Amino acid sequence: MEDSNWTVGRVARRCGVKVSTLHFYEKKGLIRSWRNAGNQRRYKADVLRRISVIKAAQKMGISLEEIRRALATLPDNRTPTAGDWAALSANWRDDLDARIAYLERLRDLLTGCIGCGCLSMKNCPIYNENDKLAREGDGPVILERGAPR
Amino acid sequence: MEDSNWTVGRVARRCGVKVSTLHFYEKKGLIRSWRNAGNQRRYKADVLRRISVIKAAQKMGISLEEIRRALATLPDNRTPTAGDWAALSANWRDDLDARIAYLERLRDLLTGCIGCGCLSMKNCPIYNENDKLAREGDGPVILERGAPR
DNA sequence: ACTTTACCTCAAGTTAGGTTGAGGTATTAG
DNA sequence: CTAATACCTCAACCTAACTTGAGGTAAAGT
Repeated sequence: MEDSNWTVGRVARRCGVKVSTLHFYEKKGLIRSWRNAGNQRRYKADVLRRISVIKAAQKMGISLEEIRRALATLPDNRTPTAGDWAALSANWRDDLDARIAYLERLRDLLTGCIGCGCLSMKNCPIYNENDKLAREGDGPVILERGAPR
Repeated sequence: MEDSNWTVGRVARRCGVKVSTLHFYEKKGLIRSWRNAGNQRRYKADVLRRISVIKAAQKMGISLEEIRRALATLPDNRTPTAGDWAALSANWRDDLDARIAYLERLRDLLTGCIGCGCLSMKNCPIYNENDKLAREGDGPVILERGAPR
């Protein structure tokens, strides 16, 4: 099984995605391929990792466009090293930490507020715009500050 | 300011959403109104809490359809009590806990895997379908089990 | 050789969650 | 009383992330 022997169908089966998804990702600039003599796509083995990373990032709530930008920082000329991937994942880890923290805050508010009856009152942190999570900024914003994109 | 004096514009300003959003939510069965003599919408004050709850639930990653189903369990005949809302939020709290746990797992995998170089190998928990997070089920599934919907 | 399976492109369709705009009526402020 | 807002309906549009289908070519199995 040579490095260059990955057809679109094989990649799709291996990664659990549809062929159309791979076409789509390619059109969006998330993965790359070259063509064989008969105009069919062929992939390097590292496409598998790219796809795993795309999928993992999506589960974190990161958009394809952001993923594309992140993947674009990987080196063009050589196969990415462990260090390259580590740099990528470090960024996302911060993002994920923030997202988790946000959901935890929301969980505490949910426990404390929605059930307690304060939600319709001026001083409720979920309901009201002037709470500590949304101190600055104008207009009625509910829990916006620090929210995942 | 009577209980019945909430126009669509007032509700929109108060909740920080657009009038069109309120129309949309109504069409989707998330909120209700009645009409005055001139066919304009009028709301009971508890619509404010419903909208806050909708917004909070959305931040948790719950779809409008799920939110609709949850809100449908509230009593029809009377204004929901604190207890009614508490029951609702208890369900979502579990959901949120699961979601947070999932993201934490993902974070740990991210730290341990994407950067380490194992992602393309058979025994990597993110990459491979046979890991402890996806033990049962068929086909190549990456981190699906316990994933947020 | 021939038949099945895999691939190709490109356009159009899908779902969620809204937003925008046109054309017309109601309410409110001065 | 009149002008400025606010509201109404309905259809069309929007983004993200894909999927489906039509019409045609390539590669692989027997």
